[in-house]
Amino acid sequence: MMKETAESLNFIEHIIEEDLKNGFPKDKLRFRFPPEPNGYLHIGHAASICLNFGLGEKYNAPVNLRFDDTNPAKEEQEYVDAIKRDIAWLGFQWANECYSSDYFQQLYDWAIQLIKEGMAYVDQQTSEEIAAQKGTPTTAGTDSPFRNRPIEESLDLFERMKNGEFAAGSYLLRAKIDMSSPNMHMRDPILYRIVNKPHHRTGSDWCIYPMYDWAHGQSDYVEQVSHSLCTLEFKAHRELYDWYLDQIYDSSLLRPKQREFARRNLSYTVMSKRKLLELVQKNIVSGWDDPRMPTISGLRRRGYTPDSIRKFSDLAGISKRDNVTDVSLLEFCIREDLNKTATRVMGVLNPVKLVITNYPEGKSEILQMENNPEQADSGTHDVPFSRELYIEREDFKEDGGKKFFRLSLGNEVRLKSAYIIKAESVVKDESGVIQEIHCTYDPESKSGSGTEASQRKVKGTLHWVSIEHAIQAEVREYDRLFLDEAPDSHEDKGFLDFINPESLKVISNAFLEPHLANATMDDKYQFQRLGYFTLDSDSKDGKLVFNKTVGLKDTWAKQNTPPAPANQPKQNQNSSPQGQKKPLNEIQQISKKLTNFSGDKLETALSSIATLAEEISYDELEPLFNTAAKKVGTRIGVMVALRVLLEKGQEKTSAAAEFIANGKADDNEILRAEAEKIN
RNA sequence: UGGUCUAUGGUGUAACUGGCAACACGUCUGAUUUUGGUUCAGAAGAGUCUAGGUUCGAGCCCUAGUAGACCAACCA
Repeated sequence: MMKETAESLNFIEHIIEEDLKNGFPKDKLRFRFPPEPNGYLHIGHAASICLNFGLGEKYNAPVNLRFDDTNPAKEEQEYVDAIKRDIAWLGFQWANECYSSDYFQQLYDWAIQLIKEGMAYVDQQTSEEIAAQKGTPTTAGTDSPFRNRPIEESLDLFERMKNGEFAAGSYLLRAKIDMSSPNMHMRDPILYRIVNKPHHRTGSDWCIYPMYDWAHGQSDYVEQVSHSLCTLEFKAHRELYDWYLDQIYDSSLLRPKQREFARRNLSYTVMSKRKLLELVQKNIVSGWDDPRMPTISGLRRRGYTPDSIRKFSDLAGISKRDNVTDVSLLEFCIREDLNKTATRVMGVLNPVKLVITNYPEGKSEILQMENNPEQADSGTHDVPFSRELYIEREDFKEDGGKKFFRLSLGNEVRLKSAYIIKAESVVKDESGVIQEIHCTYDPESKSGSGTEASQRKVKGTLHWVSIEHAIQAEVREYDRLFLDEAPDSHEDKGFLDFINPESLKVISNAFLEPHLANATMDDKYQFQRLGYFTLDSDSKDGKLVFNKTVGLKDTWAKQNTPPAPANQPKQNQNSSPQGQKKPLNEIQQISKKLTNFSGDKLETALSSIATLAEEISYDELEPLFNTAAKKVGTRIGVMVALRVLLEKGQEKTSAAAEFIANGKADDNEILRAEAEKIN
């Protein structure tokens, strides 16, 4: 009953709700997703796809897929196909498949109209000359000498441009707007350029091609898109978008509105087609669909599901600020999905031989294993069991200690879905490496038998495979492609400097239970206790290759790894997207939290304030003496900084003396202590 | 030296017309568990960038700063 009360809206939805409230007819709502077919879609595009198509679903409005194909030099049919495949795979249906190139004739006609109205002219300068006249963001531009060319002349030249009479780069059509506009895009932007390249759809019909700005808004208008949503870097284009619409707008038709949202970034990867292309071209990855790539096709190959990506987009949300979403959110989404759906199987990646000495030689039996404990009706599959098995090398220690819930000498564990065993002895080679573990099993303890022995509590449960029955396969494990959280955010280093050399680990000889011989590309598996896996497209008959999608959450591994600096709360690191702070700001930032700290944390914070104080001046600090009484933390920080300055020889002003005296009389113990330290 | 935009726990987002700063991830406990998974119960973590102002009351409104992003392709 209590369903979706007070569901919070993102700012785009607020805008739409507002428009609806102001009388915009709901049935006129229409959206579009407008990729340029010059690369593969990535998880950032997924945000836009889910936004636009999600809005379509929410308001029952059509959503067009429109390829923004105005530059034949970069665009290819391969990309069109890949983009359609990815969107369909995500589970979205477009109302119409459109292309900006569908509107080339209409765009051309409108351009002629602009020339006739004196709003556009043909220029014939070099790109250098035009760039020089354009000015800079802080200085106005200057008019082209051809700006006031007679209309008839522009009309004639433009037609001859279209007819292919001129070389590429020799002539341009420009809008006549304002060369001194503070908005660079309004300084007589280019509408058309000559490009002598065949277009993937129009072939050689045209040798002039419209620029993005001239094509995009008009395409929205032709399609009667109500809300044209794009990323923030197009904000400055909006004025031009509106200016173009002003020139051609017929008030009986719907007028599209552009709105901008922030692109979504993911930690430990890059999210620009140019950079992803570079990874592909430099063979750092195997292709656009390399499972380490943040592309939709890479994620699909890795084993991500459409649901998980849609869920991620949903959870991450839409806003207008810079962001770096933690990849752990994406991993949460895929684990949540796969936990409910993946078939449980067993595979051993780093094997050591286990011999059950009291199990009859030559005997084997078929055991039943649950396909998915999260789904009561998911059934079981057969798993062969025998005297000689493989288990993971990490699952055995001669003397494991109290917190080791696995196999060790003299201790019992359960073999998943099989029997309880006890390790008796080990066989080592001359260098001390364990070759075999010998154990005994309790024949009464068979899983599911219901016997008392089978219900015995033991220290842990291990996965295993029967050596005789196991199939061999290659398994590929992936780690983050970059070692830095935001590899492309550094001024002094390029993103390629942060490549993780160990992002791919190939296990060429993993042993898997025979059930996996029938795996298909659509199957999703959980290799128990290891993670989620899916078949890779490199698999051939007789040689299966599995990709590790993501590991299970591993609290055991966490206990054994010293706390990584990246996981610690960051007090004063400058890795945030907002960048580096000034020393004084940083002191304020740290100080705020001072009253929440104690012990080592407090000491660390105080000493980093002292260090930062070396870099500030008394003049900067003095205004903070007036800090409100309740902001104790800030006053402590200021006190520490003041002490540092005084120790460096700063004269004690009357304002400082008063601040110190007040500190000594304060209720707060820490503040009093810091004040007392000053002589 | 211009214009535009942004600033809320470690991260990502909410907070409707100004009214107890909420949710998710992550982190930490505990319970359950034939996956050190899942599930369940709980905890810590925010002076809402700074300084002023308006107001009975400000994350929200006003002023002034600070920091970051975007803008000068015949790319999109």
